[in-house]
Formats: sequence, structure tokens, C-alpha cells
Amino acid sequence: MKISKPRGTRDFLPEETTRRRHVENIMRQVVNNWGYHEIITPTFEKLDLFTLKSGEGVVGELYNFMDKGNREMTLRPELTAPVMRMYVNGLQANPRPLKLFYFENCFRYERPQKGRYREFWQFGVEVIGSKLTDADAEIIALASEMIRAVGIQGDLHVGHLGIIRHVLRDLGSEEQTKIMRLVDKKDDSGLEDYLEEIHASAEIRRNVLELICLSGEDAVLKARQIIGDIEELDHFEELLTLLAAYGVNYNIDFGIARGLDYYTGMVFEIYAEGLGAQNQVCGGGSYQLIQLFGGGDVPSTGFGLGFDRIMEICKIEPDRAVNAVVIATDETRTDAIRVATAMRETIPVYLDIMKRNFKAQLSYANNMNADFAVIVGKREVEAGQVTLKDMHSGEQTQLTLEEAIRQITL
RNA sequence: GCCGGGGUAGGGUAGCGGUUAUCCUGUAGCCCUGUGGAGGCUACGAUCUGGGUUCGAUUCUCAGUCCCGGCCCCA
Repeated sequence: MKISKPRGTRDFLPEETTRRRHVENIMRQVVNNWGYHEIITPTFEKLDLFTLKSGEGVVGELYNFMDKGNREMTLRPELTAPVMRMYVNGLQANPRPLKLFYFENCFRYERPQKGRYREFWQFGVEVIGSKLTDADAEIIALASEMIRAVGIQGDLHVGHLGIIRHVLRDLGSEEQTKIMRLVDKKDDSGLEDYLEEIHASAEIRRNVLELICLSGEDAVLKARQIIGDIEELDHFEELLTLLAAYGVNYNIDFGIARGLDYYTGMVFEIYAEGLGAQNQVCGGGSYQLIQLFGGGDVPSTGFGLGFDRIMEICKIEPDRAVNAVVIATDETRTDAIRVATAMRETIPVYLDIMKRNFKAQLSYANNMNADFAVIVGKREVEAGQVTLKDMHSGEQTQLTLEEAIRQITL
């Protein structure tokens, strides 16, 4: 009976796994250099953690289950909530700000499509304990750097929820949410229709529509003309100054709404070409979740990178490690094991475990694209040496094992 | 949850009512038991699942399932 893999999951074959680890390691290098520390949270959590954060509606998109003690559990659909839970449970007394990152798989029960799987990997970063613009700027700069480091041309959009919320402040919260949703979708005609429908004042209507299409150098100036000198615009302007200092290219976009209510100020998204309908590779912002999970009034800012989408468009290839195959005959098999064991202290070595004849071993070395063959035959054993064969040129010489290793690692 | 396009050896494919189910590639082995890549030969290996129509279904039909793309959603 042949068993297929569950829908929306993937097997990563050796070549692809090597690529993924290579890209992962580059991104780890970046966050390490920025002074962030890795954390690991459970693969499954209590269901409440996510319904508390995102509402009962998310259950439809979760891999939830009842455990044998009748507790409602779910595979994690994201990592921001677990990290905040972890903070409340065990990190509240640590010096702030905390600079954390994670790289883990998440699970969502959704219809798979390009760049969307039921098991997917998120590389995320969170700063806990600073509400300053400096933290926001660092987070955006770090996200940009990670994207850049893996060779992707990203399109960064930065906005600030406080600004559009200021415009909408006189409307009911339900209406605000609906408007934010339409704004996020860039559904301008839908937005106009809805503003009409709720009889929003001419001023609100005009301000919203003008605000969301502002862009370019003088966007902040124009925003001031529309809504006046509010504190949020000062913060936003400062953020842009810091981003410029980091050398980050950005597009101002007051139309980013990022769904849910816990985002408090800065929001950003990074898009990339070549991904079909799911073109967002990174999203983040500043938020307030810790109180929701029973902690204090601690602000955070962070982002999540869609690792699978990055892999989809990332072109970088790992350098292939130089490798060798040790080739033996029947009577020198144990000598070959000793040679391979010694060599493995420095380089990857393949050794025949199929009792193949000499020729077949060499053929295997060729098929697997080995750089060197190290021949350990009767003649070599008697001479206390090995024969090193360069598989690319075909040249070979008999020398001591130490010399052979030195040549290979040159 | 909805819409469209697809499922034939491990990968890529041909056949479209009756075939020994085609070819390429792959893997294993032999020609050739101390020298690889070529060639020849041999072996391995497939009609997504279940109903229906039919004397007979890989082919037609329905349902399911999985894959691909899109909608909804996107924390």
C-alpha cells in the first residue's frame, strides 16, 4: 500500500534540503550579527492562545485537535502569539529590550496554492520592550537586510496605522475595521461605496481617499496638509529619517492595514516578483499583545518572513563541498575503513557498502560526481600508501594518506 | 468553502474502447573481478481510488482524492 503525503505538505529531497539550509544559514548569520537570540516554542499550543489573539474565526484555518486528556490543542499557525506567551511565562524579568528570533514550521488548514502550503516555515524576529521609533527602524532595516542577503529584490512598503486611525477616529470601531480591510485590499471603489453607505462626512471621505494614495518624497508633508500636525506623523517622519540612515529604500504607503487590531503604529510589508497571487514575502509592525496574554503593558515590534516564498524565488546555490570516494577491493576492505575514518576528520568521504567490484565503485564515484577517488588496493596497502585520483582530470598518483588529504583540501 | 486545468514505471512521455501499454531517462547487474564517463545486452518498474456504461475501460461517464493555478482568507 502506497501512502501519499498529506495535502499541502512537501518532501524536500537532498538537493532542495541543501539549498534550504544554505539560505536559512545566511539569514541566521544576519540576525546573529544584529545581536538577536534564537528561541524555540512548542509545535502545538493550547487552542485558546490563538483564538484569544485572532478570534474564534481562525479555528476554521487551524490544525486543531483534542488530546487524550480532552484538552483543545492546535498545531501553531504562526509564532508571534507563542513568543508573546513565552515572554509572559518566562522572560518578564529579563533586561529589555529583548531581541529574539525563530525559524520554525507552522500549520494552517487552507487551500494550497502557489507559495501557500499547509506546512510552511516562518523566519521571524521580535523586539520586546521598546515602543520607540528606533526599534521600528531597526526591525525594518533588519528585514530588508535579510531579504537582500539572500539575493532577493524586495519592494518595501512602510506605513503607520495611527495616521489613518486618526482620520477615522470619529467612526465606530466596527466601521473602522471594515474600512481598514478595504484599504488593505486596495479596493478603492469598494471603499468609496462603503464610505457612502455609512454616510461618512465629506471630510473623512476625502481625507481617507487622499491619504491612501500618497507616495514619494513629500508624502509626509502632504499628509500634514490633510490631517494637520499630529504626533503620529512626527514619529513616522523620524522613522523615515532613521531608515535613510540605514540605507533602506522604502515606499510610503498609508494603505497598509495588516488585518487585526493589535497593530499599534508602524506597519510594513515587503513584496517580490515571481510568486503569483501570494507576492508578500515579509510583513510586520509594532503591536501590543502581551496584555492580552496576562502580561504587563509591554510594546513589541517584529516581523515574519515567508521562508517558502523566499525559496521559491531565491536563486542562490550553495557551494558544493569537495568530496571523495574511497575505493577498495575485497581483501583491502578493512584497510579502506581505516582510511575513510581518518579522512572523515576533515572531508566528506563515501565508502562502498555494496560489496561492489573495483570498477563499479569507480563508476559510482563518477555517477555521484565525486571530486576525488582514493584507491586503497593491495598494492597501496603493501606500500603503506594510497592512490589519489582526480576524477575531473583523471590524473592519479600514489602517495601517503596525509599527502592525499592535503591535496584534496587544497 | 468556491472556480478552472490536470493525474500512465522513481522522473519525462506515447496510446484515447480490444496493444504483450510505447519510447527516453533512472536504478541494479553483465559484456569487462585494479581504473569512471561511451556502447551493447539483461533485469526492475506504471494506467490515482471507487462506482457506472460496455462482451470488453488506460480510453467514455459519475463521485472521491491528490497535484497545479485562481477566488475567499491571509494572524
